[in-house]
Amino acid sequence: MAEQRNPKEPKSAAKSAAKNEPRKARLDKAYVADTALDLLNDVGLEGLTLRAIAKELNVQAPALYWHFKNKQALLDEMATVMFRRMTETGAEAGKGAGYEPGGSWQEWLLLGNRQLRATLLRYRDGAKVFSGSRFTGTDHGPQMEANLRFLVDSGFTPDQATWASSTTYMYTLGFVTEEQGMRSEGPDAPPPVDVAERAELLADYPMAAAAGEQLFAAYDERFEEGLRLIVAGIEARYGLR
Amino acid sequence: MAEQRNPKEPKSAAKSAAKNEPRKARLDKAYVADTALDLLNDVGLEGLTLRAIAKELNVQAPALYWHFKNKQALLDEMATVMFRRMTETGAEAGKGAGYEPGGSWQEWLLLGNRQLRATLLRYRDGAKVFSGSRFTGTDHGPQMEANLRFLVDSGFTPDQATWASSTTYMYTLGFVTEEQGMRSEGPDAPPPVDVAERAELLADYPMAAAAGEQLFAAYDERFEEGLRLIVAGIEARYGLR
DNA sequence: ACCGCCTCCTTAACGCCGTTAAATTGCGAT
DNA sequence: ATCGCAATTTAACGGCGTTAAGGAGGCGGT
Repeated sequence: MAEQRNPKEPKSAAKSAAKNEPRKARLDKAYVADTALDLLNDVGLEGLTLRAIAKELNVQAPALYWHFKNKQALLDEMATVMFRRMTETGAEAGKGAGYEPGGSWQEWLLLGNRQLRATLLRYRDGAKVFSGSRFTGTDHGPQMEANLRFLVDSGFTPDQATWASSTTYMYTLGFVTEEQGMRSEGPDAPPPVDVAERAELLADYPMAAAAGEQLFAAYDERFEEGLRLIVAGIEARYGLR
Repeated sequence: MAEQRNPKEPKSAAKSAAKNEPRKARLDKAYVADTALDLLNDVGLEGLTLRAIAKELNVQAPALYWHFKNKQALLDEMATVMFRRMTETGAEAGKGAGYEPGGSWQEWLLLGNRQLRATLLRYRDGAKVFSGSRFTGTDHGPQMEANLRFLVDSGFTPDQATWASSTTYMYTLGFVTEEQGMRSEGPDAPPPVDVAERAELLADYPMAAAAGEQLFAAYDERFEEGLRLIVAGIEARYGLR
């Protein structure tokens, strides 16, 4: 796990503002980002205010400004933690769902992007947080290098490796952004699309109406199909198998 | 163009808050959304406040609540106008960059997604506005129906048509979102990525460093390549030519 | 000619947001 | 014991989306 930071009295109760725990543990970037990510799942991005985060930490809002120059910097750190967690869950457990360069480049791309999606889905509005941030450091360096390295070793030119990675990445990011936008939970958030009602509304456009089933349910299947399309395209266009 | 609304004294001076024009023309949804879209290009999504929009219309902010139940509804209307404009520019001028079902399904998909990207790029944060909104009406019905119809007529099954459209759509949306996030202008917005500086920072990861050129410049080329990859994948996987 | 109604906008205000400045705490080294 | 500085609190500011209440203006019925 990201950071241990406090041997006794771990953050534990992540949910429901820590009322009865007059925590006096000092803050640090990692701990704040971690708590904010937990809170994100409860309240969503639009409920993720500095005051709410601070309350979760038993602290006043301006205290956060000692550790981050502004809210965006905190969001960037959250994205970095997400990224680190993604690569970690890939490497852990020896093999698992993993990322060891055993398989083909096709499997590599499939696994990598499935894992990206799974990571983004672990957090409410995860894709928005992730894609709204920039990596300022070199945290993503190793992973990116390993990715490109593997593809080049499989026969890609460097440009082809970049294109292949970028295309799948953009697709996955776009897909999950839309997916989470449609599935947004919580009060005040718009209700999930009623497929039947939508079909009735679009009665004059029968194919569009019929597509609703695929578009507003069956997210897993549709994501998978799109990913396979792109991988098939890389095979075909770059002449690799 | 979208709506004429006021024969004499058109909105004309879209830029720079309408100081000398004590407009008394009544508002309506289309006019408000139109003005908001113009303003968007000046101030970006985060500067697009109801007060700013109202000022542009020589009106007080709460007046907007007569026409929209909340800000999101206004953003939805803006997205609808963007969408309408996209399909219009495709159809206008007889042929042009057009959308007439003359070519192959490959060209159809390429043209459609290039046009989507071009539309999103016409507005600052266009992709965010677009993908953050939902079409509640049936405005997108005709276009979507035409899309699916054309693909099915080209030999796709309905599911395949949906998958092909969805995949390219998600890719394009993800791509432009990222593109606009990186290129965001205006004061306070983060500076564009300095490719050289980034390469230096990632000196330990040579392939990642080298990819910078492709990733943070050459957007057109990279978008095009990704689109072609997906189209090639559709050909290969669905056995269509 | 008047009245009442409905449409559309204004004025005023509320609570919450991100952020800043200035005081205050409390720990570690001297 | 004291100082110094890192870390936090208190107080406040301007701006945000939004709501409530009221007022202006036109229009139809009588």
